[in-house]
Amino acid sequence: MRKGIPNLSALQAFEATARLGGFSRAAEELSLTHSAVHRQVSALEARLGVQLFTRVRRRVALTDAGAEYAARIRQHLDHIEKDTYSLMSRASIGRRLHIAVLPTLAAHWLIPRLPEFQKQCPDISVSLSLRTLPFQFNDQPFDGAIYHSHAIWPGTHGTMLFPEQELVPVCAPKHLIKGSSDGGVLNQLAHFHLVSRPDAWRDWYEQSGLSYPPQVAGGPRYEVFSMVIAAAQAGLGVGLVPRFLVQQALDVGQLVRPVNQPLPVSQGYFFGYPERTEVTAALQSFERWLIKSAQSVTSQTKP
Amino acid sequence: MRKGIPNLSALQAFEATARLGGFSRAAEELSLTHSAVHRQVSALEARLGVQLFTRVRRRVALTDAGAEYAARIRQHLDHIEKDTYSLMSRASIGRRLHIAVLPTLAAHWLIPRLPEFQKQCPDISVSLSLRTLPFQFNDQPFDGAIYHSHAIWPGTHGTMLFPEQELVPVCAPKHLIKGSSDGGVLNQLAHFHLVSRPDAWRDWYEQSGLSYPPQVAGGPRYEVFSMVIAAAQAGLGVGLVPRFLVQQALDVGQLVRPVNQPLPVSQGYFFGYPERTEVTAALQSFERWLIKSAQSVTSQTKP
DNA sequence: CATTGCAATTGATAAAATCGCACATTCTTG
DNA sequence: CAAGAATGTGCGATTTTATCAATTGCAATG
Repeated sequence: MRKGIPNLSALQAFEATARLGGFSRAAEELSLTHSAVHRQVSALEARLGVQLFTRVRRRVALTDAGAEYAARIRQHLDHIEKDTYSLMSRASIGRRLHIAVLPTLAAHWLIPRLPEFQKQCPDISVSLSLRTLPFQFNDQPFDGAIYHSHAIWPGTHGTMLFPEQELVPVCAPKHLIKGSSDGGVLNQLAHFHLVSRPDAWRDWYEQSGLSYPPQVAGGPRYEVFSMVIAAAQAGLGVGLVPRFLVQQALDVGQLVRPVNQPLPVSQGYFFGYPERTEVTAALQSFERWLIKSAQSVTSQTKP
Repeated sequence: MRKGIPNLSALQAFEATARLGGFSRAAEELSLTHSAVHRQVSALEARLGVQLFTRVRRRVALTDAGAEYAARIRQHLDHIEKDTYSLMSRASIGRRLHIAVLPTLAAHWLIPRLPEFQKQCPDISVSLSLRTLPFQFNDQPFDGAIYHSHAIWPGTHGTMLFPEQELVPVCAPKHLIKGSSDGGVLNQLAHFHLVSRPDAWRDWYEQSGLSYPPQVAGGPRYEVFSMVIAAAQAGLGVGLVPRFLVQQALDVGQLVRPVNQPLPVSQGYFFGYPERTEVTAALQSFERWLIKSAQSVTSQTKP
């Protein structure tokens, strides 16, 4: 299986050589002879079939590929070293979580709450990666993911955090004053689209029994709900966004719903992690906290 | 130096044994004899001084510590393997960045913009970790950090993204209507504090030439600006926050400044990375994009 | 209760890798 | 141009690692 991993001695020799810029200096650090280091690095290059150093005028200099490889390998070795020390010192180890999360959910919901989790579990450090689209856990180094779906991803364990419930049209209050009737307001406004849900407006018009105005499809397309919300608040048009994300802005009157009609959504937000993974204590703590935090959304209807 | 790392062969043997639940099966996968695997794992346990497996009834079962260690080591080995294959196949490798960032800056500024970077560099994946306080790059596995300071951190390369310029008191509009004069409004409101800047309000009062009311210090203390802003918008009191974070809310009238007096701040937001690091192409791209994005803040005064 | 099967352990031994030493080579530097 | 410093290389010594073979402990079976 894992025949792709080179020898540790070779990687250490390479990393030290890359960092210190020479076999001799690396040898000194590793308490070896330059001969040994040179052999390890040469063997590594031969094995990988990639030139890691350029030999010019009796000096070695990293190639581009070598520099990147050195940086990555250095990180991995650092991590292994750290985890190993943690293990030996009996401290519960790891305690690093890498979570994939939707951008706007991160900005509006997760990040403001995360300090609370940090206070509860100060020794667990959480990293976030933003993923708009579904992905395979196999390809990506995540411990878990918060995603939007109609069901739990296959091959993962997980739970639903809260349903999305509905999308509502929102715009700045100034439009409402100007507009005359309910339906009339919308036609005068630019419609914002989200690239990951291109059919939302069409579905809304269909579900409302209205005809779908052709110019709606030409509206601006944003990558994340954050931008849709910001654009709506700035008075640039109307967006169709999850109610729980803008409930507070609606309460305060900073956004208004030009039309009351919502678009019911059967999907929801889930937290999950791959089935094959050993479930670490850190992941368990995070999942528990997440579920508890999510309950406040469903019960209070605003985050 | 890095004497803490066990041999990769030993780690592979351990990982396979942990995953497959037996020396013999692991041996089969690794194309070795069960004897060899057993020796590697025993040597590893002896070296670490930690029991990784419980031997009961001539079977092996992971201990708790062993399970966590196996999970972490598995990830690291996977990464090494992946990076190694990427290198061999000449594909540009790694392209994973791990950035530490302040929570509110992440939520209000970075995350909404990050999709733009993803579009520009689709092969680079960015992870975020939230850090409220300064940290040492040595301790933490970050490629770079966005931090708040008055100067570049020692031992790092980096650039200032934009100055913070000033903190401004903000509250919900309703308080302004009710309040009589400028100074009077503040006294009736709860003052929100940020744990990372406990002296901000005191400095503001001093700088304004006003006496520091004792009850101010008793106001709620929040972990992140996001919560201060949310609390202010909800009409719970008055916060002292960076103007650029709330400029849009002020423009839209969702927040107001009960007193015009700002608190000038000489500090600013920086991006930096440790000096020792090889600067990967991915890190360079990210830094360039970050600086370019930051220019829009300084020029437009609103994010 | 003896037998059989499976898997962990252990000792002895062989193979392979790794290392250090000595030395050649090539470039830089004073 | 000579000294210094660094990269490469052959070879024997050493250390690590793997294999074979034998032993032990446990569970299932007849």
